Amino acid sequence: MSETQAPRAGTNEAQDAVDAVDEEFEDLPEQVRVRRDKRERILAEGGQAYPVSVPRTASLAEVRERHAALQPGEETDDVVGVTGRVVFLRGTGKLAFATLQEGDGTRLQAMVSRDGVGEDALAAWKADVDLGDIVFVHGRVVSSRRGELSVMADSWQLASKALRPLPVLHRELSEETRVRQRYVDLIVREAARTNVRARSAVVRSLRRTLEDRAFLEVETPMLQVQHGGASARPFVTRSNAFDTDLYLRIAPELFLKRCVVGGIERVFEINRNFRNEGADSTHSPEFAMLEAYQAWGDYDSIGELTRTLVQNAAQDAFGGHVVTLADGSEYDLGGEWASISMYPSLSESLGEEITPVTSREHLISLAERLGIGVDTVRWTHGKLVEELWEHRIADSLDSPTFVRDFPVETSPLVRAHRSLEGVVEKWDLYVRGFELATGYSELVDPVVQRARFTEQARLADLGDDEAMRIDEDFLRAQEHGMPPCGGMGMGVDRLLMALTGLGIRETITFPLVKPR
RNA sequence: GCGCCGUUAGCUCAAUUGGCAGAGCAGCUGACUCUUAAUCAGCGGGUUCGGGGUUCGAGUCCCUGACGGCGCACCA
Repeated sequence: MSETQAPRAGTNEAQDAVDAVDEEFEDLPEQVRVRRDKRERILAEGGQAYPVSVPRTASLAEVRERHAALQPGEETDDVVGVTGRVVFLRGTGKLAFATLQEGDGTRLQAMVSRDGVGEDALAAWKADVDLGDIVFVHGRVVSSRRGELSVMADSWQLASKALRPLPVLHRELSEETRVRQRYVDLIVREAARTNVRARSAVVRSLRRTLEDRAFLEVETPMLQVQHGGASARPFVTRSNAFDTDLYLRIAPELFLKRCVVGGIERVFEINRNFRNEGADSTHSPEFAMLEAYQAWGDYDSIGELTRTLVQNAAQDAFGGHVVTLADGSEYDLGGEWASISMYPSLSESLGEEITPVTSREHLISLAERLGIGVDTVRWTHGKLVEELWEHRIADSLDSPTFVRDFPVETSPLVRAHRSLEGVVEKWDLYVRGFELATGYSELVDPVVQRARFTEQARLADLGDDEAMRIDEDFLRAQEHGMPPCGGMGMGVDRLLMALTGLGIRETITFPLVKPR
């Protein structure tokens, strides 16, 4: 309504609401208006635009399977009731064709003719059905003269009226529209559907591999009083009941280890982590992670497990250890994987010996010479070594490679190496140049663990907002005795990326996007 | 966070030096009983991302904000 009408006496609020809706209605695009009008008319005529059910007897895939050998022009006595979304419409007067599509992308043609359904039902088909509608078609399975497998309708009805037009099927949606309206992407793009199926197959495979090895799946807290288990900035939220701040977890590690203390010797979790950091083609604020812990194991045995998990996932979801990436290239995940050590590989790359006792000052001068933006106050020896290593070597790693034996300062939850001084038993698994997984021989000495936490707390006080805090309850758990243990963590989204060559926003069905 | 590029019809995209805002598909009306992105004839459809400015005149130039993409930085 206009502003001049607004203050009139005796205004009926309900009518105002309807007027407001009408005004909004006026603003709708023409195609949406036309479809809403059709819905109104169908309902007004006593028809149903959204029936509670339709007598469906077969999927489109089942019809295709059953009549794969039907010859052009051949007819059958198989009477079926099928459903599907209308993705193409073709009319020729008294005979109309529609291509129906079901969830996995399987398509089947429906033929609606005057002879088959009668004058009125044909007229209603032409008047009511738009591209994008979901329809029910009942009739015999036939092959058209051109050999297209079809259902020749003897009756039809709307299963669900679409009020918005389908995007064009012949051009790709823009990437933003794909991500923001994944439901539309799933309708129009085959790759969107296969990505969802591939992810499901990969996650199923991970669970199977672990269950075959007697691992127990558990779910540990996502809302935590104290965040820990990784170096990352957390999301903060608020509990009204407890009147306290809570953190969304950045890793499940410290709780899974509590499970190991309690005697669950093989334990894993597949679930979401949340990190309040940047988003790009390899990072999402929420991402799925697998973590697994195996008592009586170490970083070698857990590395073997990780390789098996990845190779089984490739086998189960893509049929082999050589996968085809989005750009068409092939990537081989089979066999044994390369293994390098951090200090020796960095030494070789720099042409001088770098060891755990190389001075901080010298590492800083090396890093500055290489143009790395160094934080001379906060960066420890370990941080400098890792930065140098990533700068010199990470990008050059294409085939799957375990990078072993990290500096102690950056790995507060890992035990010291059994024979090498100053390093810890940790590996990172690099695949196609990005970090896919990490594995440790877990630190189980509660006194050393307390010392490591204390050092982290010192860094936090210096302003490192990714440093861990002292987790007294976790230390208390460890003080009850934790068996020797290997542990690993792997990004599930990144595993999909490794297996498909897709960006992270394509492996996550509904990635976080800024609201409009 | 910084830099560069972008945002135009339902969708995907054009628009020369600042000079009548367009195409394909989709939509509407009509024709057509074997079509395959059906075809044929006709017709509509726009806050050019928002706000401000320069100009006789702005999709186009300037300022500003929002959102997106890419690169850099940080992180898995």
